[in-house]
Amino acid sequence: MGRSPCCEKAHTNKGAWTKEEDERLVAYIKAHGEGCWRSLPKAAGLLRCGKSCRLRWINYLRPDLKRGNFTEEEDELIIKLHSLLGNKWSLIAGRLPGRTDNEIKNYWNTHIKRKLLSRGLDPHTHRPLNSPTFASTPEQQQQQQQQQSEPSTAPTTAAAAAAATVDDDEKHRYLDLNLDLSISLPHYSPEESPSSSAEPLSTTVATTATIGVAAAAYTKAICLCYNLGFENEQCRCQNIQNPHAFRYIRALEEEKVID
DNA sequence: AAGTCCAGCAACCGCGTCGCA
DNA sequence: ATGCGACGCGGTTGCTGGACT
Repeated sequence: MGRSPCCEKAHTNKGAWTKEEDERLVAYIKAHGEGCWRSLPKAAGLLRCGKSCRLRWINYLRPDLKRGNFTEEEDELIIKLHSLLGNKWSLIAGRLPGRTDNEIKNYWNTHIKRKLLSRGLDPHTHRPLNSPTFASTPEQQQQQQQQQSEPSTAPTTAAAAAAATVDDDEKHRYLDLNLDLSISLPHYSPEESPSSSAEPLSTTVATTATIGVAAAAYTKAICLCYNLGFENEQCRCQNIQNPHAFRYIRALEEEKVID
């Protein structure tokens, strides 16, 4: 048993794309837009499976791709984001305009891993290779990785554990980042009861690793639509009264403020 | 010049998740 | 509530071209 194949493999091309195939795909998407990947190959006259078309478009043909070498700033941003998010390449790519998850993943595996090792840092944990808390067994490594990358549903406990593992250097290094992406119920510190907070109740989405860092300075939550630039269009997050509504904590755009 | 090695990157594969009937 | 199809993600594979012998 097993799932049915996404396409009829006997009649599909594999391997490198030809110029003609690229042109067909671009022309079709320009005319009809993205989506319906399963039916796209047939409609566009391509002997490819839908997944292959999607990958080709997203990773190579999209007009907004930056291409070219990564800058030093991008390097450092990727390292910071990876230390907070783990191997969530699509999330990392979301913070790097014009870069794809595949591109970043490859770049990480070929360049940045080596860069971190040359700095004496473990690429998985971002901690010094000779650190006493460095996980030496696969089980420990898995545990550490889970603590770093796993979205938490209980920030008060998981965040405390994660925060305890963040040393002072890291705290200072990543103060400018707040990418809290775990979904959880609202949490208030004893000094900050819901009634005293000016913020509407909202469920924040947060990386557990940053909670300890960001806890001192309460971060204003904004919606994902805002981050994507749709805040003035279909976004209704500003009107959400539901205490269980999901919102993303503002990240990176320090200079942008909405109220 | 020919053969081998290896880094880099594009593409594939399998699985998880989501939305819809 | 459930099953199924489609999509998206992350890990892996394999091709290509440059460096080296």
